[in-house]
Amino acid sequence: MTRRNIRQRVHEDIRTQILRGEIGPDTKLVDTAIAGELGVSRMPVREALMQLVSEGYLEGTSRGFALPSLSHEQILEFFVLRRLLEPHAAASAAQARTEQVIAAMQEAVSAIQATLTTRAFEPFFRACEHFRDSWLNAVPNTELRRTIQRYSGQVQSVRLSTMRDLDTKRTIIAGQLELLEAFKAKDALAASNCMSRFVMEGEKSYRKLTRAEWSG
Amino acid sequence: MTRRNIRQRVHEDIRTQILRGEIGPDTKLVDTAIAGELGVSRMPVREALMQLVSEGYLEGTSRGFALPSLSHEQILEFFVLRRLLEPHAAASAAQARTEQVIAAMQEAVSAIQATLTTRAFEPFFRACEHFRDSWLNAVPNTELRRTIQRYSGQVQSVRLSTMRDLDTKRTIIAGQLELLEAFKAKDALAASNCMSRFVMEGEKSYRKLTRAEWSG
DNA sequence: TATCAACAAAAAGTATACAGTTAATGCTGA
DNA sequence: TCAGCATTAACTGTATACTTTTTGTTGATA
Repeated sequence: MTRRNIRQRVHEDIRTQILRGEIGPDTKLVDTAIAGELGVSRMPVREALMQLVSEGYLEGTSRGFALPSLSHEQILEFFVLRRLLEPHAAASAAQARTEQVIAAMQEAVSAIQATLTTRAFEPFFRACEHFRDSWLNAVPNTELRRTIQRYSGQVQSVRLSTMRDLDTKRTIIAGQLELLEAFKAKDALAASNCMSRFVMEGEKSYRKLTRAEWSG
Repeated sequence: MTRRNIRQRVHEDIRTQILRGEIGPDTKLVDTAIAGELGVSRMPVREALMQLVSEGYLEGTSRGFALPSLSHEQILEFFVLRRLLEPHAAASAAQARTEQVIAAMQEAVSAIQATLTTRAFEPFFRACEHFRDSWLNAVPNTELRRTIQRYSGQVQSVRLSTMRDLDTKRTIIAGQLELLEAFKAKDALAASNCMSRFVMEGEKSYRKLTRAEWSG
């Protein structure tokens, strides 16, 4: 298990933190500081951070590494990519899914519903990530999966901001249940359509949100 | 101009070499050796090489860095990605294209035709890359363009191997001229269709090639 | 002759030191 | 009080040395 080297462990570590939303938009990651905490030298940490930069998870500034600041345009661009890739990904995953995948998705949905009782949105968000991971892992095309995961990290914060109110949450869960049904039936077309609507809904929510922020 | 640091210069350097096909499949890139040649220390070279790995241009082995050896499955996976992304990319680029883009594409096609007189395929290949760059740069969605460029580096060698005989070359040029016409007319649909056929032709050539290799 | 183990060589990985840059801080003068 | 400049502190970038891992080779033994 500890056969991997320091760089790989640190890379995995920070990547997980980012994916969990534990790195705020103002957090500055500095190699020396992290190295100090872990009791290792700068170099492996620095290399891990730079790898995360080239993977799009971080942005290197002259004063530490931080989450990349996405412009409005970039976010819309990512939605285009999602529309192009995720329906096909969902379709192929639905066809190739195993029973374990169904179980994982089922469990994730239950977890999501359980979070509805609280007002906090972070647990809800985390559970949604888990649901997403569970079907994404069933995508047989590794390169496609990797590509999707690459930008997933970046739009993380956006998705978080569009999931706030209860109505939106209910809509999301309805969509997830629909996707789950498609996966159960191994219905590729249904999964594709479901995913298309899902992404378009996400974009609509985002556009509404930004309009609201402008006017008030 | 020399404001960029050593790492960035070395990265750009090696990347260009790879794109030009100057790195053979048996070439082993070792940081100490390259550093020695350039009169710098290992570290910036090592970092450049590792960045190229995470970008998919190279593969890190226990004995130097080398071109990644793509499995048959991986290559087919990349074709799926191309089918999903490039038609849309071409369509949007056709709509947004400027006169400079047309000029660049035109020039590239002329250059390609000029290489037909020789038997060598490397000039032809290079000119094709140039054509591809010229329309790809017109894709307005930066993230989409970046995503396409990311895997482009990897399938480089495959594309090279499918471009050998004269008939294939003529087919490719015909396709390029068609794409150029679509761009001139700002015809997004035509560009999309053209690109779909282009990618599917490429996949067909590749499949034919691998079948031929198996049988002898 | 084949196999395996010991050893040597090469390269990756890590640590540390130091140089170069850039942003924050504080200081001066209007 | 604030603009402008100098100083300083915080990081990044590069160099070098050392450690660990992996591979290739030699040689002894069956």
